[in-house]
Amino acid sequence: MAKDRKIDMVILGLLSHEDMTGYDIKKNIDHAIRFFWKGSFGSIYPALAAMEKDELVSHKAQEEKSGGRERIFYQITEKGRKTLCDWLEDRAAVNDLKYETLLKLFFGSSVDSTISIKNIEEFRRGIEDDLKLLRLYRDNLETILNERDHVYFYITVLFGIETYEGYLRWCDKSIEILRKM
Amino acid sequence: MAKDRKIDMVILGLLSHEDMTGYDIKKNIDHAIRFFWKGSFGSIYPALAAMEKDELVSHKAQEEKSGGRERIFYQITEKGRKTLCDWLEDRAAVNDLKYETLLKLFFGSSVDSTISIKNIEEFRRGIEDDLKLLRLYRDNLETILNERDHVYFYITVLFGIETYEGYLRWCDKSIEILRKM
DNA sequence: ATCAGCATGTAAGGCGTTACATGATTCA
DNA sequence: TGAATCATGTAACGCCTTACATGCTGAT
Repeated sequence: MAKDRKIDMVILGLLSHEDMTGYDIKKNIDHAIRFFWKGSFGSIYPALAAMEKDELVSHKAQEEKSGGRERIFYQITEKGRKTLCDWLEDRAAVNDLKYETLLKLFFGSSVDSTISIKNIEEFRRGIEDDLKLLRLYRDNLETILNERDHVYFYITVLFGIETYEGYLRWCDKSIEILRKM
Repeated sequence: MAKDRKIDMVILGLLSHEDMTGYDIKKNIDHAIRFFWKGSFGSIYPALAAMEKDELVSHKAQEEKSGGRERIFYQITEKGRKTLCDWLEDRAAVNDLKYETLLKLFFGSSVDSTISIKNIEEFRRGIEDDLKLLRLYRDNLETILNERDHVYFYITVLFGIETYEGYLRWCDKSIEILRKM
């Protein structure tokens, strides 16, 4: 029955908080959601069109001449809210992880160990940058945690911090092991 | 130029250790690699055929009548080895993570917090099972670590243990936060 | 004048999953 | 006899990315 396109759920979830445009949706994904899900314009705009046909969202073309190009604000419908809740209540969840870094490491015996060390160091740099950002989010969120809505964002940030700190510990440990070879 | 199909690299990596069949490749992926990459028969067999045409692998149909159906053993070619090494030496690596669990949690404010708690508990159960397995792998590997080849497997197992332990800490912490709401 | 950012959308094509088709052997 | 496992492969289909097309506004 229901198609399994998760980008639909991302969109419905964001629209459940407030009306926004496809462009806003992309910005939101890139801001907080990117740590555990991704989405491009090429998937967002077609999804919005398909969901409008299915009456999960609707739009009223904004005609405020305040400048810039036309902005199409989408809003979630009752049917859309129902679809979102059904998905949230369904216990099944697929976590699909693809670490090319780990894949390269697994086959590292085909090349010199210095190559693998460099690959881990590259991975480490990206993690360090994101971790700084996540800690900033956490500190800000802790000042406004009384607002119920922020708790869910807060928890996902804690997830990022916990896993990223684990990544860093592993990077140091594994580089040390490879250096001793 | 080179297509970016990572399943090719998984296959080349496995064949760089020993000749094997498509079926064996699948078993290997499901055993150790599944923690950071996946692959189905529907991608493995076509990939083998395409790579044979590109002369990255070759096969000699086994005609031992020892029973069972025909088994086609593939072996990596010199060109295949070169392709594998080029990929390993290329510093770029894409880690694409899709946590549906986190996505549901992020939008948890649309439903009762007991739903989110149940979703986290479900996630926790899967992690616990895999963690037991990973610790078993680690203990076994530590007895044969002198063999160079095992170090790379060992390090990826340590990665799994480090991140999975982080997941468990986070599960407990976040359930506690949600219970207090 | 030009570039970056805002904003919407389409087209081509790659990648991968699921389900199906086929068939042998082993074990209860 | 029937189920499970071994074993290879195809077909349909879905999802997503990249690149492209278009055009406005504001800052340098």
